[in-house]
Amino acid sequence: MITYRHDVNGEIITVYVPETDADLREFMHWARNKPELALDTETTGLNIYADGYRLRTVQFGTAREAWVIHYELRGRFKEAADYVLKRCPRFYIHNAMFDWLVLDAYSEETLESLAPRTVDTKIKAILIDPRAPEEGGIGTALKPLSAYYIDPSAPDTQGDLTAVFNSMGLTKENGFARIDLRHPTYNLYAGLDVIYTFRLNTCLDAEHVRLGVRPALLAYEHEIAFMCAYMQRAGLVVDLDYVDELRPVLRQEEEKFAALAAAWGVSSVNSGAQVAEALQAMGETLTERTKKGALKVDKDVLLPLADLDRDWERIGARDPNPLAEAVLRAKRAGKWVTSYVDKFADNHDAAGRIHPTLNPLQARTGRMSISGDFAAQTLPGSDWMIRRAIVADEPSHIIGRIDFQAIEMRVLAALADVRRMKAGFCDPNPDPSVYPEGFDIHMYTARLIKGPGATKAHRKLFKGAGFGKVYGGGIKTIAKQTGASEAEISRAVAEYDRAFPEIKRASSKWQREARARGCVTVTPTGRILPLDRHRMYAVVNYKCQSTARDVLGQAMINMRDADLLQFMKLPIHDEIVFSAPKADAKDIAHEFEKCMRMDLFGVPITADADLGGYSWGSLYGAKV
DNA sequence: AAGTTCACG
DNA sequence: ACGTACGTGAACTTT
Repeated sequence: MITYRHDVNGEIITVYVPETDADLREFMHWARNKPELALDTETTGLNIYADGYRLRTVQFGTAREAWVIHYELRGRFKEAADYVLKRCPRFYIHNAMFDWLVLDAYSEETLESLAPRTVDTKIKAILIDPRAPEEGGIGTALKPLSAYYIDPSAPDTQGDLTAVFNSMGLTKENGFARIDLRHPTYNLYAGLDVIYTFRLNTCLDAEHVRLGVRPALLAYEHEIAFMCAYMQRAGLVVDLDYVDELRPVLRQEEEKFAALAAAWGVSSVNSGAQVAEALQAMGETLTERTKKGALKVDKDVLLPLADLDRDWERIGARDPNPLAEAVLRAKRAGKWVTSYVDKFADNHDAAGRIHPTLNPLQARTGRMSISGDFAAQTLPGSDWMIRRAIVADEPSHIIGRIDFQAIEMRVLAALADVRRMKAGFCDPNPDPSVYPEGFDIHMYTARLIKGPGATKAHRKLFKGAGFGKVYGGGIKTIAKQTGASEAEISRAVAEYDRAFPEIKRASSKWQREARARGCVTVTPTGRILPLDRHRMYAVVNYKCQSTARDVLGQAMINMRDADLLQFMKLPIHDEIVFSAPKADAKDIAHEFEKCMRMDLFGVPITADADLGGYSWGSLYGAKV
């Protein structure tokens, strides 16, 4: 047996690395009646479903002892780890989703068996402070948390390992796969990680009690994490034939317009400086500047020069600048091919599925994000072309989605108790001659302020003003976003404030309460959200965005209870994308709707299903 | 690594 | 006293 000793906050801890059958028996004996263990894995990398991926070690630990089991050696090593994985009643894991999915794919354990026995220390930490160190928080990685709660001299096990890799001619990317399984630093740090995780759990519990973090919130987040892991494991099917057809089309488009741009001396359409210089040489005047003072040449600047509106339709206001249009088209085709099409082609697993990395508590407000192989939240929605590449689970399935209607406005009405907004949302029978497609809060607002003669233009104006309120925007920004004049917006905002005076009052009250608590606001689910001192006005947005996230979270819990998890593919802020057998899709969609409909402090939360065809693109206009 | 741009809710 | 658009992920160029 190899053993390492290390100082953790003045105490000597031991890391055991079994080598023989006798060592492994000792390990199993040690683990035998332990009611709880910290758990971690070391693997070849982060792309769990990539070809040749390996689970290298599984570590178990308490406050003073850790065991590093060389799972990669298989045989008795694997058996010993599997034995303890199966028997231990409770595991503490930092960022459990990753280890769940690794163990699900490469050990005898399953996600379904591990999740109910897991306490995730990262979730606990996020419920105390979700911020990264750069944002003024403690951070949510094991290293900053260990340094803060346990031992200021805790080693940066990830960072130090990178240095070890570099000294051996390896890199951060290939080091975890190639380092010798017996390397001392690798094993010591593998052991330290579980010891820190075990100790961290105790510290975080005390902090939860001190701050009053509700155990129900913690349990709920573990449920959500399980559901996200389930969706990540399932992945989505890529239509690889379509991808192969689409790539050359987009590449040709990119090259065609890049060549046009080159005629004006722009060798790279992604170089803002080159584009700005060439446009000025053509006689265009550029006025907008970036934060650092460079001339701005983004889409908002280029579209008007190309005489195109935001939907890329001809305006007819001027002679289109051909360079502006070429740059726009080349950049769009280039982005679509590299950010989407190539990623679909490169990142699918052996079964042709692509696995999004779901981050259930990513944003400061608790919102989820999707990153990695398939950043599914940010696929272009203006065109079906990209989404057409993602298809239903089976040929007999269809893709559908259920989305909340105006969720953030409803949450605002509920939390700020906006009387007339609530009255609108609560109206059981909105006049179909006014609202042919169901109640619409922005039209309702326009009619409230302008009377029954309110037009679509009024609706657009007050929609802008409404979002301005939720986001905390000023007159200037709202004007720029909506395209209306500042005078027009300033009048609209004043009218809006008169119609819904509770919003301003709530903002002041929430800011006052947040200051009294040390610049944090607490949401109805008990989430503690830190605010930036110089942006306290953002409290309205934080509370609404965060509560909307938890409305989706509650809906997700309802879905699991209704046995709908098997159909769920993606959570996208205010919608759930699903794949279901075509024959039952209508009924299933109806069940989803029921799960999403609820009451929030007297405001009805409503949801509508949209049934598509075989591809996700069908919901955006694709024929298939 | 920072800055800019573009994709989404 | 006044006013501040919110939250993400990813690619590419420049430094």
